[in-house]
Amino acid sequence: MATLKQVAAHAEVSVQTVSNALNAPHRLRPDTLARVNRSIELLNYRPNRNARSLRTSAVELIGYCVPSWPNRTHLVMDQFLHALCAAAESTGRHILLFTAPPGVDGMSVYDDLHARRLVDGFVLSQTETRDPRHGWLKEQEIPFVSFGRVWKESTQPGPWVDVDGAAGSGLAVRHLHETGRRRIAFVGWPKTSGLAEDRLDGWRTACDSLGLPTAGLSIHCSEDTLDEGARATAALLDSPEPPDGFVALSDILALGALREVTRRGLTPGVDLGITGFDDSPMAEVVSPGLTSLRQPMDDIAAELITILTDPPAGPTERLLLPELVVRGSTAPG
Amino acid sequence: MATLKQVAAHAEVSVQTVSNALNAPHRLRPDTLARVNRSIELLNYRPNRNARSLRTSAVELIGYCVPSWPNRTHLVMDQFLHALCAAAESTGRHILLFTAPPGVDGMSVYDDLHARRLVDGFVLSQTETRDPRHGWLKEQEIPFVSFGRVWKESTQPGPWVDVDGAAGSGLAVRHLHETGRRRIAFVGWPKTSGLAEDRLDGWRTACDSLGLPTAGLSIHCSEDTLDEGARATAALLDSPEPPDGFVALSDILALGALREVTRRGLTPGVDLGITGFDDSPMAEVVSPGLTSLRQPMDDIAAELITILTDPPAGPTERLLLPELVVRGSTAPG
DNA sequence: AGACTGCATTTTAACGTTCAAACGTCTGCG
DNA sequence: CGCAGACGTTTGAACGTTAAAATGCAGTCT
Repeated sequence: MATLKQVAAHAEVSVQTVSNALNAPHRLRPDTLARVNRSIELLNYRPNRNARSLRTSAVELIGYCVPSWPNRTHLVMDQFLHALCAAAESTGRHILLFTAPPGVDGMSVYDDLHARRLVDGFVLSQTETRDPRHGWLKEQEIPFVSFGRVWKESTQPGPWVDVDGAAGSGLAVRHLHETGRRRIAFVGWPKTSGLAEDRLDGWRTACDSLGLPTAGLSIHCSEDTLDEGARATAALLDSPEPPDGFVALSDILALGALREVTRRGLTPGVDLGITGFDDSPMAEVVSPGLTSLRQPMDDIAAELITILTDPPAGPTERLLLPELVVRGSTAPG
Repeated sequence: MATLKQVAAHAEVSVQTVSNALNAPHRLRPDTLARVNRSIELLNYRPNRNARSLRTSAVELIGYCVPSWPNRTHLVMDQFLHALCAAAESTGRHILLFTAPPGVDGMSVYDDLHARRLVDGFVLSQTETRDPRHGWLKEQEIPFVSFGRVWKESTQPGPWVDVDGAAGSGLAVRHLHETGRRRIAFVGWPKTSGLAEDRLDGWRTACDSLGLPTAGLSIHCSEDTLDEGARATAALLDSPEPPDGFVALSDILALGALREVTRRGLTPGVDLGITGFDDSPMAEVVSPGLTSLRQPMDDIAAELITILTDPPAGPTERLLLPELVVRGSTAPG
């Protein structure tokens, strides 16, 4: 394994000159640069990252805690991680995974990773209401950025990137409206999570602005399962004025709705329209395909990495728009 | 940020003694050790990993390439990554993520990460038939271990851990048999992949040993979708002697089977039994729940890390048994 | 008493890199 | 001709750690 020293000897220059050839090539005379580069190539030299990090005290590694608790994000976690990796790599960085207990208990792990110089900073996800991590990291002056707002908190401690759930619901409502639906229901969770409330608000706002009814068209599911989605859908279909469009808060609930609708002999995409959220892998493999709101993972990841590694002067709160992926479940009726 | 030097000064010993207190405590007199430890605690000292790695030329980081191509493993990737992280951490190591083009094109990325000392070795997954990575890494003498056998290759280049798909099919068949099923079908893919062939063989072997029929009870799906699973199931149900048990090669195909069965007014778990593979998150949220073969992720991860970091003298090929997670889709009929 | 042994600790040097300062050479200008 | 400044390159030191060798000291054996 070649070192700077060996390259320097080969190119007949000093060690520092080789270092400059890599980190500040403009400082070298063109002919020297060419000669050094030839030697680098010839010896197949690769800078030792540990030595570099020791000297500069920057490891170019970003910590990400792999979630251990069942959660909606899991279904698209591979997409997220891939995007995050790619974004990090485009700046010469990499992602370091670790596990930590949720909440305050996990903070010692974050602290340790940073203190031992395994990472420069963190990308947080699985943000919870009143998440304690943000305040703690800010206090320790450890760089971080959060995927997901901290809901129910008056002051926003630290930068975040999130997807505009309200706008997503709006997209779904308008799409259903354009495909001829006139009574559009919302199948959600209780308002306990900011996420649920956000998406519910978006549905109501969009319906209002289109002059569509909302009364009696919103229903809560107690858990994120097909059964619950089906139960809620059944209840709505059994009402005196049943809806012909369903905006479900998750793909799972939407699949439940699809099942119930099909069970009743109705055809999704013909008799009524159904949309989900997050465009999980399931949306593609069911039939008819489920129209769903895709999170713009590449943009999210790029923003996260940018904010973390090269913080812009302006505001560091980014709300990105989801993208409606249209499939058979919302064919024009 | 405290350094060894500062701790040494505080404890009134040499720098090396503090280093020994951490890496070889048996070398210190108990009272010295206690004194040093007190100083470490007091100054909240954490060893700088970069300096350590520079000196020892071991980074305690393991590279894992996050798959970019749609694949069955994606649905359980979060489980896998969590287990892998936890296993790595139990040996003081961590997982570094990266992206690379598939096949030979990606090898330069592996090479680079290793040459620049960002990782000590690699865990491979998404192993493909005649995967070029194994041979290449072995040639470069870069440590690695593969999750998944290299199929269709006479010599096994390098250590691997895999799940015994044939045994899994066997478990499913025997379970269906115990719950009263007597004609058990296999819903699979074409024999192009080793994985598909393995699971198919297991089904056939188990049926044979139980004296169950197999003729006309195996069917291939062209892709991994609900529609294909449903189509295959329909074809089987329409045969003169329809099966009363279905071993599907994937959860997706099994869900398709569930759908078709339900559509015909039959009740899964009552009129017939259905099993899937991999115990993806979907298996739990459908109704009835899908009986599926869970991959023992914790064991897999532990084996991978052990083989990679502390290679046992004996054979380094581990075939682990999947676990049958029984749910409503195979209630006794 | 002298030599040897074993243990606890310190000293020296090195891992491979980059920063800051110093150096030598060339150029332009009064 | 002498000097300032710019440019390209080198020197010296440091980042924080650990391996290996050296040191000092107490106890044991002959």
